[in-house]
Amino acid sequence: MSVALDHREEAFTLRQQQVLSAALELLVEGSDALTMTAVARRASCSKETLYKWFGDRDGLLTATVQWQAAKVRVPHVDRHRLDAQTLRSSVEAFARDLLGTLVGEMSVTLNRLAVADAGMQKRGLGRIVLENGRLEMGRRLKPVLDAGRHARLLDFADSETAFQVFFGLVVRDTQIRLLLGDEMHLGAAEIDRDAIAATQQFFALYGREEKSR
Amino acid sequence: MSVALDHREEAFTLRQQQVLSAALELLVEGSDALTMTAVARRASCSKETLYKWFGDRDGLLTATVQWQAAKVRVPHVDRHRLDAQTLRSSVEAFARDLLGTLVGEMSVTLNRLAVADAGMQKRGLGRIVLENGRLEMGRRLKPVLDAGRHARLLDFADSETAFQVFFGLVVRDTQIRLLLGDEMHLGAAEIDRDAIAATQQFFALYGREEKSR
DNA sequence: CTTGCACCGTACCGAACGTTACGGTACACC
DNA sequence: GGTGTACCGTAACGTTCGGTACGGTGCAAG
Repeated sequence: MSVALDHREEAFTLRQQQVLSAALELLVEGSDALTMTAVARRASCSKETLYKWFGDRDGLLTATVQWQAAKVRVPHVDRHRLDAQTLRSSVEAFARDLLGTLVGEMSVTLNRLAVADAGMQKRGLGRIVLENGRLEMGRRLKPVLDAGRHARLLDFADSETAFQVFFGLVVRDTQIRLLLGDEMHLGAAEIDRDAIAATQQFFALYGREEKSR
Repeated sequence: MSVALDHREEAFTLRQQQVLSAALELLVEGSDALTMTAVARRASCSKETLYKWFGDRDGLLTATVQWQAAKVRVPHVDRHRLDAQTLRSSVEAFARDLLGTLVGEMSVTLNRLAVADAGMQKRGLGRIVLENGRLEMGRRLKPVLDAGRHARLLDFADSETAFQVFFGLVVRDTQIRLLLGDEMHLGAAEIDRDAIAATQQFFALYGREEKSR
């Protein structure tokens, strides 16, 4: 039942990555635009090569999603110097990166594809995107939250629940609306504003010695 | 560019609704299981009839989604007797219904379908689901929030933003995880707990005279 | 009884697309 | 020069599926 999530290093040739990049382009243009013929033409390679490298269409799709999903820039936060100010700005930066990623064209495309795939018998892509997206985000921020709690700056019972609330405050209904095709044109300014507001609210709920900021 | 959203009354024969119900069954079993032949066989009708009634596959899909999406039970809340207690329980009930709907098999199926559709050139289904789901929810709760503000029980600048935060607190990452195929098995108990927690947090952020409850 | 209508069941058509096969080319290695 | 390898481009095959056509049935109206 466990999905293969290895392939840490660049297991792909430069040429192969060009193919994956072409596939990704097609995917962004419309998930139904990715036909083997179209990929071959776009990447200037033969279909025979495609099948030799990736097995079948599903293999190409999986490789593409895995390749792209793995390079999602999950923000790093260091737990040194954990005073109230650095904790807050760390969380705020995390919120900004999270929201900025989710509203990106690539995230929307990949999540659309994975959601659609989860609605079929095949499954697989959903797991990959979930693992490299939402779950990885949790794994990254939770240590920070725990450190914050240990430093008596935050107060919560379960870090998983705390992260879920944080996620909800940051993302709100933005992701689902984007996935459903709503045009929201979120600029850097709005993302910044929302990240700050979400952080503010998160600390209002879980902060220990709130001093209005 | 505006999508047809009329068809208020039951524009469908009983027999036609049986067909739509069959289509819905197929959809739940897997979005790729809905072929015209399968629908015809499941509903014990001829493909010719299908095309006469719904035009083409897209028409059948649209009719199915519209028919089902329109019957999403959006909770009603009355704005009479607006003391702190009734406001709170109204919001809480709304949260419970919202979460209960979103985790349902039908909501997941429809949203998966609409998200997948939004990733293609066609578009259309995303608009319908968005309009009957998230946006309708907002239209229903916002008057209550406004009434709460007018009664000086709530304090916020923009009811739209307030609803978005409420949505985020209630839904968190639940919907996207379900859409991506994560098995979460949320029971009535968990839904109840989360709805209460979300309401608690919403009032902590926007309530005017919070008294711990 | 006849006619017309709405519908069922099924066979059929054409297009799209995944997949395979084959001929041709560039290049490294001997 | 000869040979093998990796690749490109394209033709071809098989299946699936949307869409159409046609014969057959039950039934209500006249």
